[in-house]
Amino acid sequence: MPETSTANAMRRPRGPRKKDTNDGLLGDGATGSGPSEAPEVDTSYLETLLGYNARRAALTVIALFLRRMAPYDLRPVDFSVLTVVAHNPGVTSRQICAALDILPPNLVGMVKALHKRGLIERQPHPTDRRAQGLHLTLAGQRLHIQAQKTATDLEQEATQALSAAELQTLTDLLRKVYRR
Amino acid sequence: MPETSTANAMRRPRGPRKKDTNDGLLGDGATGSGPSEAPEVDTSYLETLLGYNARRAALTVIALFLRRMAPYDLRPVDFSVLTVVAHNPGVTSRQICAALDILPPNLVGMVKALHKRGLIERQPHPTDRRAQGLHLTLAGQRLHIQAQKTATDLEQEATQALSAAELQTLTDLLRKVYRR
DNA sequence: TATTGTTATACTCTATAACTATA
DNA sequence: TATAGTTATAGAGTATAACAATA
Repeated sequence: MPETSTANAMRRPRGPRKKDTNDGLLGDGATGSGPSEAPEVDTSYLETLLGYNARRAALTVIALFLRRMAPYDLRPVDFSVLTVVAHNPGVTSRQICAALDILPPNLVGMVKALHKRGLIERQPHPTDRRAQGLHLTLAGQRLHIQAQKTATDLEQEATQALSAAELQTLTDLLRKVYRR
Repeated sequence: MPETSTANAMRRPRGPRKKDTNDGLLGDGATGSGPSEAPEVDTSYLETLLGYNARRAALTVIALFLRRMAPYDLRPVDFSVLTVVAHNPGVTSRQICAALDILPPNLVGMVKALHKRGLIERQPHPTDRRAQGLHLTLAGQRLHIQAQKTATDLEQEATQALSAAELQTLTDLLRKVYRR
């Protein structure tokens, strides 16, 4: 999707609007410019780096995630929060922040949005009046079941080139990298 | 690193300043709050997802990258651009954008900054007067050699938990995920 | 004194529109 | 008409400071 544009009768001020998917580290080699094309840029060294490959693979999976989760209007972080609440009823914001490495100020809006959508509820914490226990509503539970199924299916779709054993090996090796 | 703060004699307006490293998808489980701590949040399902693990691993490697590359003042994207120019003398901005999946408007500032630092030069393109061929300066070549060596060493450091064979397997499997 | 949740806000990253010169 | 490079800028993501209520 090129950035070129055809002349427009009326000149609007300038500025963006939507969003899409892109990055600033990887290489896709196919931003699609036109019919004939064969620049042949050598990126072989970068392709030996684990960080480069891990990031490209992650973004590929995440791009598919975004497409498949679009019907539920869930970004990866939203799904992660929903999942943590689903599997840890009564969990506090502070715990979610620690588990998902989200800074508290940045979680506030997400929780607020999920609450506004009727997916999660806040209940008074049993022992700490500062905190609030988070729970899924029935609608939240229904959505989460669908979303988790989609995430699991998506897993297979994203790794069609891999056997089940290879996927298991890949997951294990990735964990070895980030596990302290 | 908690976000709490001790009362300050004089109330300043409010606002941020520096930067650090954080994210909004993964889980580190150690934002460090204090001495006693054992919230025990279950994230086991998320840890079965390839996207989650790939992203965590990528961020772990990138965090190390940022530390090791700090002396050279190179972000991953700067290193990638420098590497592509080093391995493809005379490459155009358009080609870099395609190879690294950077949008042209976002590359402009990077190239400008690298040029201002005396690391890259622009030369008139031999056949297309619209384009400019990018080349490393001598200083750019020197810096790139150091940076590439650092990146290669960093690879080993980031994968201490893996054997050489495992690292090779991991890289191969990651490529299988994003290679179309 | 320290922590939970919050508001305000700034810096970075990513994305779109539109322009100029050239093809 | 289409492309290379560019400017301007919007919007998302990520970071810090500081506060009130509570521990």
